[in-house]
Amino acid sequence: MPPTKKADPFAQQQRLDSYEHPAAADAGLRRFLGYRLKRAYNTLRSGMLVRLEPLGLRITTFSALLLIVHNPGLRQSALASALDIKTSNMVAIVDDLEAKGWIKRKPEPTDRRALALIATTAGKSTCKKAEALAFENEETLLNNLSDAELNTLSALLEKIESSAEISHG
Amino acid sequence: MPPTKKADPFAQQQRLDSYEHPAAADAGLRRFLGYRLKRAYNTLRSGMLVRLEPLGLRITTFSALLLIVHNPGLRQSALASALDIKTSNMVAIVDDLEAKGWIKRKPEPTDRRALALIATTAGKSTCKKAEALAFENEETLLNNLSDAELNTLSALLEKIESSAEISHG
DNA sequence: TATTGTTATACTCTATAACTATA
DNA sequence: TATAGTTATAGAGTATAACAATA
Repeated sequence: MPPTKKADPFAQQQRLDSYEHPAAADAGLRRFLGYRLKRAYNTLRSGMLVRLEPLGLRITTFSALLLIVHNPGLRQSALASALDIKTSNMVAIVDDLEAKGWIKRKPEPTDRRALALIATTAGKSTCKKAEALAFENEETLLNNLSDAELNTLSALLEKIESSAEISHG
Repeated sequence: MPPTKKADPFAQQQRLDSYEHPAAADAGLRRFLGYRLKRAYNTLRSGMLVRLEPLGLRITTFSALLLIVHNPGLRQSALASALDIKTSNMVAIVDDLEAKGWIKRKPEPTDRRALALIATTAGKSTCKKAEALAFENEETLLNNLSDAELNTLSALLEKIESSAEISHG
């Protein structure tokens, strides 16, 4: 559901020409792509935090909920692996989603150690809203990039990840 | 000082064809550029943490040290602003660098509230080593991207940042 | 009144070790 | 022995509020 272009309720009225660059003292760091990646991510992250907060979601809980909705029966350990989160840290995230009534832990009959994660109707509904907000966030904050640029960017980021997979599995 | 191509001491011997993708359960999240940005950043971040650790640096302390070395006399508040870190959180970072003998807080004669930050000889030396490690990190983890791709990526990331500046100053 | 640096505090994310119950 | 989930804990990063000294 790609959102249509519309006014950003979170954007503040500030013109480009009134913006004062903070001395650009970070020029020495801008040579590093890691620094640029972090800053670019932080702009999208900030927007997400503001938008998800009214739903009672954080970025990590949103990510987990979305994967559970899209992969019914996903095991807790598989979810942790997919998100690169330690299983010990996943417990609190799944606890939170379960406490809010958005998912259920269902014991696996075939392996009584494992838990299959299932989204409830309320969880699916919340996830749908959160996804719309996430699309809106990117639509807003990436509005000066063309579709071609976005595709290029996605592909290059994927390339970085796949390079790392080779280096350290 | 762009590092020359050489073997990565941190890379592990693992072939692409032996890599098992963790079920790709995160397909639903890969539609979001923010998710891809975070994962790409994390690969560079992990490499930096490993490389900087022997020097006694973290990513934030390295960033601060580098900016102080490159901008002698930088005020603590300007440093915080450049790195998008709250001044209250900058105190511990500057404390750490000062405790290790890498920088000095020098009171400003013109404004007795302010502190000018100056790198020591040891600080400059440590910074030089850390910069070399940072270059090596990117040289290694971005080795399957061409120079043209890296330039494109840098420019697109910059565009995201400048878009955000307009939205929320 | 506003700003610089500081302290205190709290919440999130991340990382490790050790435990349980199953396999 | 190994794995799935859990608990406990600690280190970082980040956010806000309040303060002293100075502008």
